[in-house]
Amino acid sequence: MREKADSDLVRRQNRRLVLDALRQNGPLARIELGRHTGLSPASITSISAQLIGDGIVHEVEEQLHPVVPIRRGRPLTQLDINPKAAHVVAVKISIDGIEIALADSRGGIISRSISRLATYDAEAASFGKAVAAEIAKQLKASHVAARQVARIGVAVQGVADSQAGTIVWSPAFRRRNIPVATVVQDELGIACSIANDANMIAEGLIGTNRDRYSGTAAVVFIGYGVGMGLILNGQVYHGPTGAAAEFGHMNHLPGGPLCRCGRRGCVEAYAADYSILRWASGNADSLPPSFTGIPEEEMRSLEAAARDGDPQAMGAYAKAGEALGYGLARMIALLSPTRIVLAGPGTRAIDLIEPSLRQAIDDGLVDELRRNVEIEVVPIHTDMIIQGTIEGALHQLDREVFAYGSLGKRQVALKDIA
Amino acid sequence: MREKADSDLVRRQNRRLVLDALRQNGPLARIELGRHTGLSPASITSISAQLIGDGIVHEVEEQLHPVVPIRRGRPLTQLDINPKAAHVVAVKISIDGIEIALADSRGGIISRSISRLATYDAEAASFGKAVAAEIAKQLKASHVAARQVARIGVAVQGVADSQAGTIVWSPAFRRRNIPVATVVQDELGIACSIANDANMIAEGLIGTNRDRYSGTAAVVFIGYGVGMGLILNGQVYHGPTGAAAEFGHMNHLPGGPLCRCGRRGCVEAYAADYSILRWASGNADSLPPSFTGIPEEEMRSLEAAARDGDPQAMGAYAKAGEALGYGLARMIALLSPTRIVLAGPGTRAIDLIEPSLRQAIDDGLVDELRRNVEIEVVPIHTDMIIQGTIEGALHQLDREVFAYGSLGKRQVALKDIA
DNA sequence: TTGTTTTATTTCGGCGTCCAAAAAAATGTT
DNA sequence: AACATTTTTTTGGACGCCGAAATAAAACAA
Repeated sequence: MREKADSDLVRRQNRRLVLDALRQNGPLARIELGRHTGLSPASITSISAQLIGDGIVHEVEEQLHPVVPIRRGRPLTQLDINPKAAHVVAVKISIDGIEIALADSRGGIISRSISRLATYDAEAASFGKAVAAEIAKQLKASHVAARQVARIGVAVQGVADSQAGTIVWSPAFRRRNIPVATVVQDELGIACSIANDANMIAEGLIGTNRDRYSGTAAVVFIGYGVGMGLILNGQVYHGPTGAAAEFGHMNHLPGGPLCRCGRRGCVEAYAADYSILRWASGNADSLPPSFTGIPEEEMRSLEAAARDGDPQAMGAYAKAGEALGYGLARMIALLSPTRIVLAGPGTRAIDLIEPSLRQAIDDGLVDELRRNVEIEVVPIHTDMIIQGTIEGALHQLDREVFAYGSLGKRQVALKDIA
Repeated sequence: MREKADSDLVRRQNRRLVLDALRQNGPLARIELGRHTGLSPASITSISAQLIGDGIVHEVEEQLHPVVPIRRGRPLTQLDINPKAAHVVAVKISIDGIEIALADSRGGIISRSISRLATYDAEAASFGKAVAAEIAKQLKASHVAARQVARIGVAVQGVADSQAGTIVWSPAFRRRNIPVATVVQDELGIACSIANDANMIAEGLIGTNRDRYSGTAAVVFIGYGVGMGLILNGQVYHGPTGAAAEFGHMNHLPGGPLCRCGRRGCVEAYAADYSILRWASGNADSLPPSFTGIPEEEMRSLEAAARDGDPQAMGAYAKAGEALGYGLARMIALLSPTRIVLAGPGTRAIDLIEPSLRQAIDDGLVDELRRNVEIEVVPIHTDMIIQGTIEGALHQLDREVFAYGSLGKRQVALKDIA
C-alpha cells in the first residue's frame, strides 16, 4: 500500500493473477482463466496474448485433460506456463554436502545432483565460490547456459540473512556470517537468494495446496534440527532480515541443556535427533550437543527401544514432545495460526512424541486460544526442501520478472533469459 | 494479491495514498501531495477534486503553516481531511467501567466520558445493549446524530474475536463469549468492530509516527495485565480471528504460578501488577490471582520499597523482568522484530525490571538474533488505548469508505454519513 | 504601474487497461 | 446443410494516469 497505482500496476497485477491461476490449476483454457481470476474474457485474451508473445505462456498441443468430455461448441484451447521460458536452480546446503536441482519454469525437475562439499570448516571467503562452481558444473552437465537460468534459490539450516545474502549462523558451519547469495550472483550473473530451509518447506506447501495452507499456519520441521516456516496471511513470513521463525532456537526452559547455538534450553536442545539421543543416554545436562549428522539407523533403533517400553528412551521422546508442545503453545499465543504442520524425519516417532506434546499444549494454553488450531502430520518426503525452494524461486520469478513482461522495466532481464 | 486490478482499484488505491499522506503529514498543498504519493500534479488535481466533492477533504482557509516562508509564485493552497466528513467513536472497556470518546474524521476528540458499567458479573445477553446505550447517551450529549458516526471501535483487555465481534475471554468478565460489536451495530446501525487493547496501542503508534513504528515491531503493555500488539510489515497483526499477540498468556514456565486465565506460568502471572504484588507477598504459588483492580498507590509503595532495597520487593520485580525477558526472547526468535516498545503503567518500575529483563534476553537468545532489535520505553500516557482505537477506526474508515467515494460501491454509506 | 519571473494548479490530448457487446471461430446436432 | 452451442477475438467506449501546455496568483523589478 505504498505503491502508487497506474496502468502499469494493473497489468502487472493481472498478469500475476493469470500466472498464479496457471501454476495452481494446471493448464487452463482462457474462459476458465477468466473464472479463476475474475477478469473478463476480453481481458484474458489480451493478457494471454501478451504472455504468449513474451514466451512465458504457450498453448498446449495435446488436450491431455478431457475433463470436460465431449461437448458442443468451439473446443477450448488450454494454456500453460511455457516450461522453456526460463530455468531455476534450487540448492540445499547440508552438513558437508550440497544438493542441486535444475528445474524448468513449470517446476519440472530437469536434473539434480548431490555432491560432497566441506561446510563445517569452510572458509567464509571461498565457500560461495565453491557453491557457484558446483552450480556451474551442474548446468554444464545438463547443457543449460547460465543465461537461461533466471534465478537461484539456496536453502540452509539455521539463520539466513536474505537481505545480506549470508548464512548468519548455521549448525553446518563452524564460522558465522558466510556470504553466499551475493557471491553466487556475482560469479554466475544470476539472481540468487538465500533462505532458511523450513521456510522453503512452507513455500512448497503453499505451492502444493494453496487452499489448505494459505491462511495462517506454521510448519515445523523436526529432524537433525528443529525449524519452522511461518505462513501469515497466505505468505511466508521472513521477517525484516529473513531471520524469522527460529523456533528451534526459541527458549523452552531457562538453564536447560546446551544447544548447538551455544545457549541453554532451546526447543532444539530437547527435540532434535541429537537431543533425543542425549536424553536417552541419561545425562543430557552434562553432554555437549553433537555437531555431526546422526545416522538414521541409530534413531530408528531408539524409536524401537521406546516402542518396546525402554523407559529411558520413552522419557527422551516425552521430553521432546513437551518442549515442542510448550513451544507451540507459546507460538499459538502469539500468532493464533489455524494450522500447524509437523514434518521431517522426526515425525517418524510422532506416536512417541504426541501424547506429551498434546499435554503440553493443554497445560500451556488457555482453551479459547487452543480451540481454533488444527495440528497435522505430513508424510515425510525428503524432497520437500528442494521442492519448496524451486517453488519459492518460481514465485519470485513470477512476481519480479514475468509479471513485468517485455514492455516492462525488466525488459533486459527477460530477453536475456529467453 | 487476490483482487483483480481495474480502474476502480487504481482510483481506490490512489485515493488512499492521498488520504494517508494527509493523515500523516498534516495539511498539504497539492504539489506536496504529489511528492508524497508519487502521483503527477494532474492526477492530484483530479483526485483531490473528487475528494473535495465527496466532502472528505477541504481546502484549508488559514494558511496556518507558513512552513515555506514567503516565496515567489502562486501560493499553495493546503488541503486537509475535512473534520466534518464523519465521526468515529472509540470505546474502552475496563473492569466495571467504560470510557467513550467521540472524534471527528481528523481524529480530534470532540467529547469523552467515563461511566461505570458492571462488567464482571455482566450477562452476555445484555452487555452489548448496555454499551450501545452508553454510546447513544454520549452522542446525544454531544448533539451528534447516529447517522453522522461512521464507525465505532471497541478495545478490551483479553481475547477478542474481531470476526464474530465478541469478547472471547477477558479478565474483566466472569463469563466468556460476550457479543459486543454485533449488538452495538444492530442497536445503533453503525459499523462496529472490537479488538484487543494492546493492538490498539500499536495502531496508535503507527498513526503517531509511521516511519518509526511501521516496519516490524512489538508493543508490550504492562500494567493490570500484560498485552501485546504486533506490527508486521507495517500493519497491526490481528491473526485469523483477531485473537493474536496474547503475550500475557504465553507460557513462561510450566507449572508456574496461577494466572487469571486459569493456566499456570503465563507471563502475566509474573509481570502484571497483581503478580508482582503476589511475589512480593512471599507465597506466589499458593495465592490465587486477583481479579480486582489494584490501586496505583499500592504499586507505587511497592516500587518505593524495592528502590529502598527491600529484598522481597526487589525479587518480585526481578521475577517480572525475567518472565518478560524470556517471553520477549521467544517472541524475537519467532518474529525477529526490529523494535520492541514497552508501555503502560508497569513501566514506571522499568529501572527495577530492566536488569533481569536484559539478562533473560541474553540468556535466552543467540547473539545473532538479538542483535537487530531495539528496545524502547515510551512514556506512559493512559490515553494511548483510546487514541489508538480512534486511529484504528479512522484507518478502517479510509480503507472501507473514503477510498471508495461517491461513485463507489459504498455510495449509500457515504451519503448517510455526510 | 506594469511587465517579468516564479511557482502552483488546471486543462488538454494521448496512452494503456479494462469491460460489454457484437462478431467470428470451431465444433456438435439435427 | 442449416442450426445450436461454446470459446475466443474484435470493436468501441470508459476511466485513470501522465506529459505538456495553459492558466492563475503571487513576488519582484523597472
